[in-house]
Amino acid sequence: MKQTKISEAVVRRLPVYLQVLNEMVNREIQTISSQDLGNKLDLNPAQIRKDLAYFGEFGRKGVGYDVVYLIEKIRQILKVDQTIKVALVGAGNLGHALCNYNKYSKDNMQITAVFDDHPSKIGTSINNLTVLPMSELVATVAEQKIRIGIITVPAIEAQNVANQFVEAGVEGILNFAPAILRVPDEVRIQNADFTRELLSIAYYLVREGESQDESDLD
Amino acid sequence: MKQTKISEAVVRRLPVYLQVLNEMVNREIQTISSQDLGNKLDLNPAQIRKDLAYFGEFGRKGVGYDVVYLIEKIRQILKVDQTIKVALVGAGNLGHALCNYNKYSKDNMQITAVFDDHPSKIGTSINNLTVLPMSELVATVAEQKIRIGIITVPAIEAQNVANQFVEAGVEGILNFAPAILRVPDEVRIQNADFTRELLSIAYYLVREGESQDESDLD
DNA sequence: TAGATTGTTAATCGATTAACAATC
DNA sequence: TAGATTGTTAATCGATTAACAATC
Repeated sequence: MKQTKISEAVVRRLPVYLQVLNEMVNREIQTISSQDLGNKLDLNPAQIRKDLAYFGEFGRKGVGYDVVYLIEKIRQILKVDQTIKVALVGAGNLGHALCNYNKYSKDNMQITAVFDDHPSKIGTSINNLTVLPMSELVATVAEQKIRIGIITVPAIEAQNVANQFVEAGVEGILNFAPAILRVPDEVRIQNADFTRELLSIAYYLVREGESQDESDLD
Repeated sequence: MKQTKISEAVVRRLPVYLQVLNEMVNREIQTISSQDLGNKLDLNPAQIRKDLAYFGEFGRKGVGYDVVYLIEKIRQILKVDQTIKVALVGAGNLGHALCNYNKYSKDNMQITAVFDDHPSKIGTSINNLTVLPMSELVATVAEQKIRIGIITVPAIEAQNVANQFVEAGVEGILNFAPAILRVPDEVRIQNADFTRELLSIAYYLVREGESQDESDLD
């Protein structure tokens, strides 16, 4: 149990490794080196080796990493070797999209309950799940042992939903609303607000009338 | 034009500042200090001052930052003081969701064209936009001076769509598909794949049977 | 003036990369 | 054995934070 404190940067790379490795399996590639992985992802091979080495010795010197074995190990690290249940609040288009994505995903993360407080939504069905009113959130989370909450409601309602998730005892929240949410330190919050993403892409646009290649060497 | 190389970390914080500042405007707050901003966002005030100082002197000593003025400046930095046109490929639920979000957003980023190659989608209407076939992508991007592309198609089709966006000459791509895309260096690519986000949240879950508080002090 | 807060330099901290012995 | 590639230590690089003079 050498548990050095693992940085967030490392944790965010693990799912990316998993993605590439899953592609490898599909193409029936059995072994991959940090070099190959690095090429695919534009990452330094030493970084990849170091990332993995935080958690154990998964490779073989002179050979590389066994793809299937490494997938198994990364799944363990990310704790998705077990099924993780997820609740979603907000049965709009985005909520629908996530439920569908989820259906086809082979990770062990399952959206098992959907909530919405709009009368027009309650009782409708998404992907075999009946949309429940918010009043049932706390009980359902407890019953089903749901551990993560997803927020896909308008910004103005997001903090309120977050509060209810916290009350219900989820350990993490994935927030799609463009709002800054306050939750206790022990609850992990992650923002997936696409307006932020778009704005940061805009930064890299070239302003009209400016030359593209000013000392842009690296 | 002091153009030190600005790090990606800085760029990704700017939209967050903008979000808080917009909230301030709504609450008719006129001035904000780096201290206040830092409290709201759990960031070090020195970091915020430094981030802003890369781009100019926007504050007043002893006073703080004028909210409206700072918004204007950050918009300029992010190049959203002008309207930035965006194209979206993939008229599914996620595509719908993004178009709707967009409608209500007050940033100057506008989805002005939607594409999809499924016969059942072509010709339908999303948010006043008619869904066009992929064959019209290149011409439409040129005509409308579209600069950013959003990909909301299944993973397997994503690289193909990316290629077409690149051919059409977009400067940036926001990819929602769980796939690793290859594009030329001059095109900015940003991944917004929610499965990655979910997996990295899972890392922070507490494994059943493990105590939560093992040297978790900081 | 006294108090507050910026912009910026210097110090610290942490993450990435290079290098290489171990070994398959 | 020779070639390849890991795991890991040391070196480098870059980002965050502390501190403080300038000044509103």
